[in-house]
Amino acid sequence: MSEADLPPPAARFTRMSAPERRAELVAAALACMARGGIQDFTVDRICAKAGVSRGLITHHFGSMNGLLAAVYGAMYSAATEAARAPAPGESRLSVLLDAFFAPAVFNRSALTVWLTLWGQIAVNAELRAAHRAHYARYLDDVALAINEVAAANGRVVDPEALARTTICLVDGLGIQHCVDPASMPARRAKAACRRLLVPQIGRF
Amino acid sequence: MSEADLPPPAARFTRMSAPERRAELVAAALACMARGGIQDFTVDRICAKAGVSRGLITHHFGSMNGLLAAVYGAMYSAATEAARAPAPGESRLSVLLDAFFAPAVFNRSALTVWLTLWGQIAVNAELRAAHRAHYARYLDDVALAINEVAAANGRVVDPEALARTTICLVDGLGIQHCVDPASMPARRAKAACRRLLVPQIGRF
DNA sequence: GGATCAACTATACGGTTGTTCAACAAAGAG
DNA sequence: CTCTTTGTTGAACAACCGTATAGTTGATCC
Repeated sequence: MSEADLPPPAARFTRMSAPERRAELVAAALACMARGGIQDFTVDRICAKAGVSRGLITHHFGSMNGLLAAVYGAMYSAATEAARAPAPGESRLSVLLDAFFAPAVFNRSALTVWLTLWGQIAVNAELRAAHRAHYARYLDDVALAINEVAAANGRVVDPEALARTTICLVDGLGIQHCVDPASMPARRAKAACRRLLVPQIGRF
Repeated sequence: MSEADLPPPAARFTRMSAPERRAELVAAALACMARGGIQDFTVDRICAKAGVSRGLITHHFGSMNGLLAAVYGAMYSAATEAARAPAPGESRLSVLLDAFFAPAVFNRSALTVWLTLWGQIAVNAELRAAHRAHYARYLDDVALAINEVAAANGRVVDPEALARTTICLVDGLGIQHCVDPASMPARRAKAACRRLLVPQIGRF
């Protein structure tokens, strides 16, 4: 009976493995950032969202900068994992374009996070270095896919330069969708990319 | 003699007309933002940079949000004023492209400010409304210039759609230059724009 | 030369920031 | 069972945030 009279167990806190908790904190940080940009990327808001005490961010990430880097990594992973394996007869470039404008990637929340991260990259040397490393692999992937199509169509192009331009266009289309979604739906954005690429490398 | 013994006049402050002071505060805010993004867009830093007391921002702009709007307006003006009148026989589109990638516009400092402003636009409804209004006129200008070339070359295109895509590409190229200037110099950026446009509307 | 007005300073205010730290709780090892 | 480890709390900290406000300075007008 004495046990029954005790206040509800109400586990004062739930224990998690470090990787689980980190993932949860990153998710909470993403939610905050999607809603309010860098202004909502604060210890208080993120911990409240995650339902944990304020000390945990420092414990798991060392600092807010560490969490920011983790958030960037998570966004990058989500973007690259959106690309499935190409079906037989389907070009890898086509798959990439689908991935760029998939609903899970090309939506206002996610793009607000990207815009916020870019703003930080421009100002934070550490984050910028991490970005460049990721970007190099990203560029290679796109260049390879472009080269594949160009070769199949017997076109001669500079795959890297065209890949860089394509990525810039994708980024710019994302900004536009973020600021005014109706003016740049995913369908239109993808079509714009094709209109850039097809004259250079042929149909795909 | 008593006058000579006084501490140097050292005008405790210099007086300006309201528009002059506002311009100076906007310039200081731009400098801060270019260096440290939204984190350096603070009363303390801006007023220190401008060499005035902390009260002046509220006095002249009502709030930091007011100053932010003024900064946005200043950036927009600077961008549009970079376009000179077309020389005889020169297309307006060519002039626009020159303006987009002029050194005063296409440089890391200015683009850091833009990136920061976009991050705020994505999150600040007031600023977003102002941006859309500006953007509409901007879009019209580009569409008109595109249509001019297309008509001269006997091409049929959707000028507005192509203008929107072009602007997105310009923005994306700007991000890239901001994050890694060497990888996207103005020359290359301009060439990328032409590579998008020429297949659609012909040479200009 | 005194009144008026706007530009400006300087301080104070409550609230929020990121980080530190000692104490605590739960799980696993021996 | 005890000991160790580690995820977690919660409070404390100094620093900084934006805004409000009372008072000072300098130019302008009559």
